[in-house]
Amino acid sequence: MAKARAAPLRTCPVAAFQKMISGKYKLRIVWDLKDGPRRYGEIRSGLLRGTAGSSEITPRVLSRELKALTESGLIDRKDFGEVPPKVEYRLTRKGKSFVPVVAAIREWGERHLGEPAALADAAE
Amino acid sequence: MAKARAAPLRTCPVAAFQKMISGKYKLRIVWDLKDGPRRYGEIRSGLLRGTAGSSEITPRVLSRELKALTESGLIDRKDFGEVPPKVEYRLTRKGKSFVPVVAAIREWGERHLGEPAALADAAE
DNA sequence: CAGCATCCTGCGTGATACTG
DNA sequence: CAGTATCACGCAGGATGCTG
Repeated sequence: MAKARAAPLRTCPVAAFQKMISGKYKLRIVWDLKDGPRRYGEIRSGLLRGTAGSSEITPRVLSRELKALTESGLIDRKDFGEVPPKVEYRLTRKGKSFVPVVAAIREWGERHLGEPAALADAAE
Repeated sequence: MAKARAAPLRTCPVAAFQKMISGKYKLRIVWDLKDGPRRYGEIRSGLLRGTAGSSEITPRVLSRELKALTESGLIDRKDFGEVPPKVEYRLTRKGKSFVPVVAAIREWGERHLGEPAALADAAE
């Protein structure tokens, strides 16, 4: 490996990761897509389940996230002809390779965040 | 699948995770602390290496992150008496259990983000 | 159905200055 | 040394309304 390179220039992987998944829905979108391609509306619906049934996610935001994920190379957009509009999103190879990471995150989260229990959670 | 618990109420683990590590430095602080306790100044210095030698992290921000991590139960603050002020931060059990997750993130990041290479990285 | 255009707001982040 | 206080700003993210 001879990583040797004492040049830690560039954003470190962690920072890059943070940037890549910045946004509330990106991780969940990726997770949702792990089961196969999904349409825009399906993703949107899927995002509503699991969280507090708070406000619906706005198209503007979802669109943004989707686009960002596409540009990050995690997902791929497939536009079927037209009328009526049908667009599917699916994980790219890169995206699929990322799934285990999300899985690790979820697993840890379920174990340590699912039951805040006796911890100081005065935040809310 | 016996998913059993049909109660996805509450923020899903992913969202909770996102919230917990929101902030540019939290993940890196945790990572930095994996090697043992560190003092405030050391953490600060450590944060400067690895990223572009951009601006120095402001005390306000670092303080905030540290406090948030403490309240999340990931790290622990140990204040040695006083004069001259000496404070050490160290990972809690919970924090240590989180390290592997960060490791997974870093590993993935190094593999897929370290060398954007031929991908569309027009962003910057 | 799958978006885009415009407006508005909160908060995360940085700069600067001060303290025990 | 290890913070806190105050000011300021950019941008993520929600609300609405429109379109191909």
